[in-house]
Amino acid sequence: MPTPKTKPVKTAEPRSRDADRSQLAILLAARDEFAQHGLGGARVDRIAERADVNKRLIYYYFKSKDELFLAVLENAYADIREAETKLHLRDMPPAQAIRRLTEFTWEYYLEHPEFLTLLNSENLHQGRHLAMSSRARETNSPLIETLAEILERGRAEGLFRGGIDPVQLYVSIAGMSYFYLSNNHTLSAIFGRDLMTPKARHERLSHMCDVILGYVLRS
Amino acid sequence: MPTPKTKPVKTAEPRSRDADRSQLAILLAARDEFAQHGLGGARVDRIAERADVNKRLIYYYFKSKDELFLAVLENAYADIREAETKLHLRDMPPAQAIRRLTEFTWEYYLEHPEFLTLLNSENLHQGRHLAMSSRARETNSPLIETLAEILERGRAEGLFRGGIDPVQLYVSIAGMSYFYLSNNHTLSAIFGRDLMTPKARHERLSHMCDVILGYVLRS
DNA sequence: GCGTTAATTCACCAAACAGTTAAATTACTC
DNA sequence: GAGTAATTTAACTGTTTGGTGAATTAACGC
Repeated sequence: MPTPKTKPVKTAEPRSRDADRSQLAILLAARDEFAQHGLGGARVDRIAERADVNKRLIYYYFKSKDELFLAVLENAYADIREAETKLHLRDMPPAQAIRRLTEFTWEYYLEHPEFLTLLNSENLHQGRHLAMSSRARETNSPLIETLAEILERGRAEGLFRGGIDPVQLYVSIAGMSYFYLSNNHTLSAIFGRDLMTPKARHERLSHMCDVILGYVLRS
Repeated sequence: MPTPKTKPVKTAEPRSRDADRSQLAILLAARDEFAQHGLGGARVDRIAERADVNKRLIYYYFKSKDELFLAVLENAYADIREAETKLHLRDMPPAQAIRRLTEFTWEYYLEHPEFLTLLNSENLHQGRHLAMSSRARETNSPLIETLAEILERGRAEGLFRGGIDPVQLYVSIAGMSYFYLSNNHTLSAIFGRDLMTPKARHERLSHMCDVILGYVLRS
């Protein structure tokens, strides 16, 4: 005699309905999944599991895996933009502002490793998603304008050298942090030394400030 | 009446057998596939197609997708190591050697974009493959020793500042190139300017040399 | 030409995959 | 409290996936 099919006992009370909460749960779960496995390696089923939500809901709110990825990406950019504006670099003396920006970039990447891998994924796909996003493009980095103003201020005060392109400088500041942190595993393996010990991290930040300030300050 | 099954006409003559050629074809095809789609997005079927080889052969020579990826990675490292040694930095005056290393790194990444994405994939997977590879670890960058020697030479001549960690410097040189090129798509989208025009690339190299040399040279 | 070995092909999984169907349940409005 | 739209669910589909067992064929020494 076959075991009679028992109705699944509803132990948990029916989940309350909250569209916003569900969407946010999906977004955060997707962020972690994409960050951990990349766009190609991420699994929609796993995102549903992480968010504790039925898979169908993902397709209901975000139409496809790619659109979900875009939403995650837009979110990640919005987050860093918000953090950047809170720095109030405009209110600082020029040299201090540059140092603060360097420290901030380093610390932000350190605290948000998912941001790095998300960007890597998007670049692997040649910026396809960002290219389709109006939301991401219209916020085209206010930081660069702030940086330009700081550089001009420093130059006017006779502190900084002239002719510095703020985009070049920003890419250098970001790149030095990014490469160290994003490629930490391969670098550690090849140099045979752990780059993530507190001491190593401290030395890295110190080195980056030396390089950047050594460049902008008139000698 | 059903169309009678016709035996597929063997137009092509039987392929000649050459284990080395097949292995190399697989390796190159895998490199391109992994570089284009990442480890998670790469498809073994597609690698077989690219290499014009039966899929089973891939498993015959490389036991799994992961071992194939490792082989590709080891190959990529071997290639850049070989190119590095051909630079003969030891035979140059210190300042010229640093400039040459910067130029070389930039150009190598520019000409081998697959190297960047392969490293990104490996780091996304936390260096798992490299950690299993004895071959990759035992060649732990001879470049760092060369760089250390150059820095010491420059310091002894009174040209360079002292106390520069060659690993930090190398990571900075590599990072400034890497970030610009690897994240070219997202950066271009956000800054609303094409970073890959000949002019932009020239300006980037020039900026990087200014930053690096400005740092190492005693002021 | 013959036999052995190594290289290659063929045919096939079981699991996983993104995405869908159709219906049920709940919150909200009037 | 009926009607409606928003939210949630289980079950399913057609395809693709990494991987495999066993047969087949070319090359090479003899």
